[in-house]
Amino acid sequence: MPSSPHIQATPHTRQRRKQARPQELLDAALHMFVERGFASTRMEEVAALAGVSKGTLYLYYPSKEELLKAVIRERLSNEIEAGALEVERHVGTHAELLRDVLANWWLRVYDNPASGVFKLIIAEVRGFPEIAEYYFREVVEPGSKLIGGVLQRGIAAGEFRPVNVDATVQTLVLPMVMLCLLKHSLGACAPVTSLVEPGDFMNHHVALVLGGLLAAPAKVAKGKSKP
Amino acid sequence: MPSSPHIQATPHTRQRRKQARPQELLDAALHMFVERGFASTRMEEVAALAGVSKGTLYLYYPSKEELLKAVIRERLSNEIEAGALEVERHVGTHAELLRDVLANWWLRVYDNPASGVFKLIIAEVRGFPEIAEYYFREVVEPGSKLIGGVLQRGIAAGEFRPVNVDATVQTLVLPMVMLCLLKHSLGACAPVTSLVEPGDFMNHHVALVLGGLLAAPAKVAKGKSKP
Amino acid sequence: MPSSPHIQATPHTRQRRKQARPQELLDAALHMFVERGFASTRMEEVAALAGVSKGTLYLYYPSKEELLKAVIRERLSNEIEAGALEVERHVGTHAELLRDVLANWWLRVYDNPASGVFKLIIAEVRGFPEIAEYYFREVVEPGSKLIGGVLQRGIAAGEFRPVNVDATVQTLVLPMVMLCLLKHSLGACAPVTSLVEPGDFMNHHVALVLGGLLAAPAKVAKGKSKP
Amino acid sequence: MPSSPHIQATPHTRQRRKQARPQELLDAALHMFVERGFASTRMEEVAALAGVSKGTLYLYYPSKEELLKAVIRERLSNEIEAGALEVERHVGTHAELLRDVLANWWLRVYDNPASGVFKLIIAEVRGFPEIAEYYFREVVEPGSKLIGGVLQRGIAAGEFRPVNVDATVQTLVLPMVMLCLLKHSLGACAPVTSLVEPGDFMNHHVALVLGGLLAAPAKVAKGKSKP
DNA sequence: AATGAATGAGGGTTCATTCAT
DNA sequence: AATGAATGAACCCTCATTCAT
Repeated sequence: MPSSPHIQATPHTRQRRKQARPQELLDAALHMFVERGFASTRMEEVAALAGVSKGTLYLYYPSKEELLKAVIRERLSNEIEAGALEVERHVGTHAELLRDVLANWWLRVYDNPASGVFKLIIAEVRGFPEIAEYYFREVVEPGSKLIGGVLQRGIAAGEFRPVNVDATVQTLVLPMVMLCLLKHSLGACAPVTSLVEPGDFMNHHVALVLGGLLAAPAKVAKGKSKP
Repeated sequence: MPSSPHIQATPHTRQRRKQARPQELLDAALHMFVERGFASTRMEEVAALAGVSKGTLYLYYPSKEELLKAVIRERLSNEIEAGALEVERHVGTHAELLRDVLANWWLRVYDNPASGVFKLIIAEVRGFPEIAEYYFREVVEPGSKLIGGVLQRGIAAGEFRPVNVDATVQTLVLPMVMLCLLKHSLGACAPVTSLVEPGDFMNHHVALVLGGLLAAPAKVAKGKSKP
Repeated sequence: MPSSPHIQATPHTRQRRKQARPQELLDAALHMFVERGFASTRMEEVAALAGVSKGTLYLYYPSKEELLKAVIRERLSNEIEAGALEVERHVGTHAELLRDVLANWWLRVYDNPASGVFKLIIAEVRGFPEIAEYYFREVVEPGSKLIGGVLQRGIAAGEFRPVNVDATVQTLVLPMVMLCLLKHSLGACAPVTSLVEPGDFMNHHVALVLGGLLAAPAKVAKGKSKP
Repeated sequence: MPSSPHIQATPHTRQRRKQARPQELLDAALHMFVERGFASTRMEEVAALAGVSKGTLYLYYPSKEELLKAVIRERLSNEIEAGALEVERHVGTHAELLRDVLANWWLRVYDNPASGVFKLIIAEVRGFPEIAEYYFREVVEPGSKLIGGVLQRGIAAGEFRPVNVDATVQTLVLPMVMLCLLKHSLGACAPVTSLVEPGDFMNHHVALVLGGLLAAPAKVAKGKSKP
């Protein structure tokens, strides 16, 4: 940020570009890596998509590997930040909270280039164990704790049945991640007509699992009580 | 074929190898492609793992691409065959049938190189749309119909609630596929300690979803009076 | 271009090379292809002879085949251009014209890398039918028309006997082409001592054929009474 | 030749093949080498064309190079033998002798696989200087002497003008060799329509050169004597 | 800072040659 | 003698990376 008091909201083209470059390069790299895979993407393709020359790419990232790591880190750290804010500001039942947390994550991620990061990680992580470690520590564990915490408190409150928390987290979350993967693999090739529309699926999925999760009384509300 | 009772099960070295080669090569290729990715695997590595020279590989598969396709086709067609036999031979409630079908699939696939095929498909399919089409037509659709059929009949029998069948199939199946992916990506890097053990997860997962799936009466036994 | 009188004929190193490269590469390729044959020449050898690395070659020509085609096209189109200018600017008898056209062609071609193109074409054309077609359309036919035209006009003027024009063209031209071939094959191996020196041969060859070509009167001077 | 008195004109199949093999292999090799070039021909193609397996080829010729040399030597030695018989048995004028020698050579060679050997030599000889030396010593020199001798004697007899013998040999012979080359290169690709038919050409070619060669009186016979 | 020409190590593929059967 | 499976050296081509401009 320039020290001058005149906040230069949109600096002149050259300046603006220079500032925006890193992000544009990361965006281009994410797009190409997800579409063609890391090894099959040429640095020149990334550069071309970002509208710069091959050499320029190397001014910002010293190697292809570092570019990959930067791409993943940048997207994930954004996610982490956004996810952390979610839980506190909610009121209502734990079921509502769960629904909201998952739905918001979905809204934020699925129709967003960020969804591609999952494919990147699944596909490339074995070549970069440091990314595995980072991803696990910064995303999987905090995320599990977030969802798991809601479940735990719901159980304690008698709202949920006393399920295995970790397993339930996976039942809830893995299909969502899987849909992100499908979007960027099969979904990009075949007209995956027979699959449910992702938005619809989410609603049904959470409702279905909540059906198995809620303590019995919840069902009574639906007027299905017998005799 | 010799009519003598001494079945010459193992013809002499050269012959025996010739027969066994294709499978050995496919196994080696699957292993390497899953571990390192298609593009990053060198043909020489595949050959070395199979214990032959680079040239020999080309006696059996005319290119790296054809090797990939052969790997995927062979594993999938095996799966398809095995899967098709599953449903008929079961008796019991639809819930039991569902549990059995999923559990058997799991036993057959998870602790087996076949589980790697999912990673291959997710990671590489965009470069080979024909594989996408094949996978969709021969695996996704038949598989969905198999599980979906059980659900449908369970609903018709009043055993299951009238859920969205396709969405429920995904809630049931996607986490299983996702665990296969994780096994061959994150799971192969970090000691994924905080994740539930896959066998345990399966039991809990199916039970949980069945909980949301079964018509109310089943739950009545657990019925608690509402405060 | 600078208006200063100091014409910067040779821009600085990088630039200058960039401009000169294609020709240098074509020269090197012609040399190697003629010396070792197309299939036996390694791209690296061409590059080395041109003083660049293997990769650089591919910046200018996308494949070995395209390099071959470019080599042939470049040399031939130069020849064609030069040949077209030949006929108009001559005066004198048709015999003199014929002698001059052939002698000039010979001077231009024989002691020149261009002579190697004939060997390239004879040796490689079956693998590249498009080159055959190009060579025929752009070189053989126009060349035949050029020489044939002179003959035709000489015949019409009563200077030449009424010979078969096409056949005579071949009697005149084929030995010249053949000498080019020999220079780059046998001539490059054995000290072809017993062959006539090519310059001498040309003079004698044209004189000899003209001897058979000219209408009788020219010979009368030598006329000897029949016994 | 078997010492047994029963001349076994056509030994039984197996035997016959075994005896005929070397020639069949050489024929196949010549065909392929001429059509595709030495370097681009695969040993397996030669074997296939001869109807044997790759391994068998190596039972007869220890390497590809030796096969090439055998191909060339065999064809050339046949030619040499045939050519040597030509001159003695002729009577008539030297012009007639010349015409006959060239015409017979032409009949024996042009419509015969042997014509391909010239292409082989032009194309490949630089890689095999020994072949050059052999070809020069056994073919070029004897052949030149043969034709040159006829010319010399014709000159001595006053039938021919006192031309440069070596140069005239080339004017006579090179177009013939060149037509053999064209047959196997351009002629095999493009429909070489504008070229004279080779048989016609030969007649005209020899007549034309003889026209320049014969001492004047010969022309008188054609009734062109000027008053 | 930006460019893109140049490099050269690397990998897919071919094929002459070998050798067990 | 004949086969054809196996080998591995060789070669075309690609592309991450460097560096002069």
